[in-house]
Formats: sequence, structure tokens, C-alpha cells
Amino acid sequence: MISPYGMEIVENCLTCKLRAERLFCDLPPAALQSFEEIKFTTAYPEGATLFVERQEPRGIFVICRGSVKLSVSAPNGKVMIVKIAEPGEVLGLSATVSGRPYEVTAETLDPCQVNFVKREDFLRFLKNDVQVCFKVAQQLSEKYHNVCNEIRALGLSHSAAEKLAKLLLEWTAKNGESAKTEPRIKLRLTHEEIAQMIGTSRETVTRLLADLKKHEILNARGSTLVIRNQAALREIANSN
Amino acid sequence: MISPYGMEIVENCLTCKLRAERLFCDLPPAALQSFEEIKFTTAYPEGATLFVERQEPRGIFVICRGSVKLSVSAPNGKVMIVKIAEPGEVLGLSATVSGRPYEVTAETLDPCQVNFVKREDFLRFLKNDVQVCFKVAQQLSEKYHNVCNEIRALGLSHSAAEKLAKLLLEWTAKNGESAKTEPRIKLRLTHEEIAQMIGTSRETVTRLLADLKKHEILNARGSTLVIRNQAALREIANSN
DNA sequence: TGGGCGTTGTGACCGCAGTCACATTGGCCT
DNA sequence: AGGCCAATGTGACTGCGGTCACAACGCCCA
Repeated sequence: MISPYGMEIVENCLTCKLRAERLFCDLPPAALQSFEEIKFTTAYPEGATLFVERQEPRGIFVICRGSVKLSVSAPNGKVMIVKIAEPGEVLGLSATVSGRPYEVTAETLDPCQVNFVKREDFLRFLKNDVQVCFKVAQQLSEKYHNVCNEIRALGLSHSAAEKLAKLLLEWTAKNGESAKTEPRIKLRLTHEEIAQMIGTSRETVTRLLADLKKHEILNARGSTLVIRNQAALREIANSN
Repeated sequence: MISPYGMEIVENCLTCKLRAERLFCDLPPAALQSFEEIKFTTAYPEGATLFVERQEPRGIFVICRGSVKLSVSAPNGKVMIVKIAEPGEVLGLSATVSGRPYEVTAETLDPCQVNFVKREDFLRFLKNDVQVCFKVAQQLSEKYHNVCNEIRALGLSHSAAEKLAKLLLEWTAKNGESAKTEPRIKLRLTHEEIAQMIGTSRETVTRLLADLKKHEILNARGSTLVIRNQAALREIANSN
């Protein structure tokens, strides 16, 4: 088995151990078999670009391993990170289904393993099986739901502090750390990138994090953040 | 035929003249027939609430006539208008498919005619017909696409002027007026509501519109806006 | 026709955060 | 160890736009 970029490749979706947890991977065996036949398994290094905004949709990308940064950009070069996609997620789905250009740019943050399916193959696959089609509809609903939350966080909060607090809480929740008394989160993004996620400037992020540390709400150990006062953070997130 | 709120009710989707233009209404006759059997046609007055954010999904609402304001709100009461939905659009689709609560609140701006389908009926309808299911996936993609644009407009522009200009241009484009030398748009929202669409304050909208009039980019005739210098408006929308 | 209320217009003030400029740190590669 | 570059930290300045407070319409209806 070839292992580029220090990963082991999962060759077969039928035997993939992660399958049960993933919405899209969890298909009836027959469907999975035909998925097997149209998918291309590929590996990407860190920093690779899967597709770019406004490009004609070539097909879908299912993340098996690694995480992928999704961003939109303005003509002036300003960038906004929409989300960090994790294994099991399907990228380029809505573009592939609707035929419109990709809405976002997808760039790997780690070495990634990805299953690619060409648009025509995928559409055939869809139209062949109601169950698959329904799964896709569910995935799309999920995505829509996420983007709505994004809008809510972006549009309904005035201060940058509020947005940062929301982001940190979201991260702790995603890692299942929120139940702990002192949740930890591993920072995988630079201040610059965090700034792009909440629509503010790099300096502001630095300053806000420093503030949180000063007030003993946060605590940094290397690139790991320790949340020492989750209640206070929630306070900030919902303030005003 | 009953005509509440001064509308004529379209009783039958099979004979609806608007059918061909609408993505979701344009189904094969057999599917349309079974849709007929599960839909409830209802009429709402202006200002009626179809559903509210965070409510358990009861089903979908297809707009036949009138327009509907979709908004999200924060616990503090701050409101953001996500979009104005027009006839042919399906509301509550993603919530109904995924089973998650409605993401937005839907409130009629006019007297509206709406086809409602209960969640269980709709899911059965979906799973019975790949074509229907695929249409739904396309609709969801469409919605996702729109929300992404929303995020782009919200997150990637710094000045309120930029966002307002974008909104005005979008409206002229939607009305098919953008080709004319002096496009007109009928203002159906108050300054307050416009402010909620672009995430700013009512006063700022008033001031910005006044500025545009002063610079002879805009011109108001009652509640109709005349765009006298579309190029300049585009300039503002893409500035910086 | 005159209230009455929702909408629009305008001034004054001020705080958040963007921007620029530079110092400092830390990690990585040779 | 040393050097290099990206990432982080910090101060000073400034302007956009939020907020408050009122004035002036404009429209509907009794």
C-alpha cells in the first residue's frame, strides 16, 4: 500500500472503520459498492488546493482524513474562512448538484485523504438510488444549517470579542470538551486565520486573546488553549 | 372560489400557469398529482408568521403568491433579515429534510398564498420518487448558494455604503432592470428593514441614501428609487 | 381636517476596532 | 549554534458608524 505524506490510505469504503460515524459514508452495501466503482482515492499534502471559488464544478470530494479550510474571497483579495471541514464531510456537493460554480475555495490544512467523484458519475449515482439521493439532501440541509449559524454569528454580534468568544466555545463543543471544568483546545490556525474566520483584523485577535488571558478566562500552553472560565466566556459570547 | 385578502386562489398545481418557471413546481405530472394530494393550500394576510426560528419543523411551505421575509434573531432581540422569498420558493425545506429546527423566522410581507405539506407526508413523497428527491437536492443547493453569497456580501465588505450598494444592485438585477439606463426599483422595505438586511443601523441607511441622492447617483420618486448612475454604484459596491 | 403614529431626516458625541509601524518571539532548517 | 522568516505582541492614531435625542414629514382614519 502506498503511503504518501505519512498517511495510511483507506483503500475501500466498505471496510472503512470510520464508516458508521459518517453521514455520507454510511450507505447500504449495494450503493457503497457502486460508489466504490466511481470514486478516485487521492492523497494531498498540506496546503494543497482541491478547488477554487467560481470554478466550474468537476465533482465532489469526500474527506476521509485530514481537515480542509473553506474560504470565500473578494476581488480585492480579502479572505473570509467559512469553515474547517473534517473527515466524513462532502465538499463541492451543492455546486455539483446544481451545476453552479463552486462557492468556496478548499485548501488542505493537513495531509489529506480524499475520495473524488466526477460530476457526471455522481449525478448518475444519485439518480439511480432514492436512498442515496435522500442522504445527499440531508447533507445539503446540514450544510445550509451550518451556514445559517455562520450568518447568525457574523451578523448578529457587534463586537469582535463576542465573535471570538463564540468561535472558541464552538471549538470546545466540537471537541467534546465543553463538559470538562477546564476544556482544552488545540489551536490549529494562526491569529491571521482566526481573524479571517470572524471578520476582523489579526491585531484585534492578538489583543483580544491577550485580554482574555489577563482576565484569567484563558490560558495558553504552547499552541493549546485552556479555558479556565467557561461561564465568563459564554457571558461575552451572548453579551448585549 | 374563496378569495380572502384580495387574492385569487390557485386551486390546482397541475393547471397553475406559473408552474413552468418555478423549479419546484415543475414536476412530472404523476408526481404533481401526488403532491396535490398531500398539500394544503392556505392564504395568509400581511404580517402573518409562517414559522419561527428554533421551532420543530412541521413541514414545508411553497410560496405561490406574495413575498415572505426570512430573518434570524439573537437572544437580545437584534434581528437580521436573511432574504425576501418570492413565489416558487420552498421554505422550511432544509429543516424538514434534516429534522433540525427551522433556522429562520418566516413572515409574510404581502397577502400570500402558500401550499403547506406536513413533514411526514413530504418525506414519504420524497422517498417515493428519485426525480422529486433530486429536485429537492437542487433546491437545497440553490439555497446554500444564496446563503454563501449573503456571507460574502456580509463578511467581505467593511463599509456600510458598500453593502448598501451591493443590495441595491442585487435588487435591480432581480427585477431585470439592470440593462436599462436608469433602472427603477420599488422600495418595499423601510429603512429599518434595509438596515437589518445589511447589518447596520437605521440612521446609517437614511444617511447613506441621502448621500447617494446628493451625488446624483440615486433619485427618489415616492417609494420608487431611480438609479441615475449605475456605474458609480458598482464602483462603491466593489470599492476597496 | 386634525390628531396620531410610523417613518424619515439630521446633529452631536464617542467608542470600537482597523491601520500602520515596529519590536519581539519562536520554530525550523542548514 | 546561528540565522531566517513567520507569527505574535504592542502603541498611537483615526474614522466609521452606533447611539441618543429630536425635528419634520407623510399617511391613514375617525
